Amino acid sequence: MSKPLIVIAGPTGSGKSELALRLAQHLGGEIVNYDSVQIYRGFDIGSAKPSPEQRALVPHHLFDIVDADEEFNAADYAERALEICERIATPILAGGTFFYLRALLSGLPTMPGRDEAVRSRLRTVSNKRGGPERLHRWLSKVDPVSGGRIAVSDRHRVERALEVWIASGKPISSWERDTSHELPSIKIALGVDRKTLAPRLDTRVQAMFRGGLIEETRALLARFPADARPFGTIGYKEASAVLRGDMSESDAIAETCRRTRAYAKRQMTWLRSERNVHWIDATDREQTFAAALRIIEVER
RNA sequence: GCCCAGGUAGCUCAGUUGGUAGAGCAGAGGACUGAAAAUCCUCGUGUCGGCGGUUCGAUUCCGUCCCUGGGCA
Repeated sequence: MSKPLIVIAGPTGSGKSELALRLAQHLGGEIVNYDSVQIYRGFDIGSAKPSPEQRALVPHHLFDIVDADEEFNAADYAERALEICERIATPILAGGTFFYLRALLSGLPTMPGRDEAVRSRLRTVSNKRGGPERLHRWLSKVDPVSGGRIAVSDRHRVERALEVWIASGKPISSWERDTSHELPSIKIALGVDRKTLAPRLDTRVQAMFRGGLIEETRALLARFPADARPFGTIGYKEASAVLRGDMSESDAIAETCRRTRAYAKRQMTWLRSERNVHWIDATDREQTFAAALRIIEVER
């Protein structure tokens, strides 16, 4: 790919979507989503998905591409995003799932993918008493490197590492991504002080609940199994609890605010270690736009 | 005014048969190889409401005062 991908990053609620839209309009670009929840059809309010009006302004890709009960992961994302980015003239990546972004830019190792049969067997062991310890001991034996890296309680990673071992007979730690040809990109990150971001996030969460998040969740639960993945995400998990009668609405709002702030924090941690990131201040939208434009003009 | 129940970390609370105390949440930092808005790791000294008393030693027992709930008047 010759042209650089324009990447808009930053914590949730920092104004990424708006900036990406303005840049797309100004540069004749197209938006490519890298948010793992906006991928899902119908999960609109809780994922702060761009509105139909906004989406009519410039082409938007990788929104509403799967249903809640379909399997979709970082590898699927990378494959589809790569195809789109190669095809269109000026891709502008907007989202917050930096793991997906990395999968696209750097690729994933060519190791075995997800295998539901293996996963369910591992899950059976994991759910037993002392199961997580047994799995971790097994992992440490076949793959000491991963055993040392992955915590016993980190069940997703323990299961994934064993899955790769079972499928290939090779430790997951022996597979390496080919870092020699990372896709060229201009990474722009919106910096916001967490003290000013937190109240803004709270306001947004309240607006989501007032705007019908619970009703949206009710409609989705009527169509898909309650254990489908996106029902575990921030806001939808709490809305589901309200619908089950397990949580009051005010507790749900408080819990969603809490988890949103924690999410923003995790995103910042990730971004700090990301290389070649141009940080711009996100307090004033005009200045932010101008700064982003300047960086793009200099870089490409 | 009287009677109960409380006053312990920023918040909610646990606890100490008397040897100056610990969880969850919040907060801070970090990790991230097909669940990633997921999953996980690290970080806890605070006049234990004030003042007296008993004691070698009181946050713990006693007295008293203050504050907050609830009840009775």
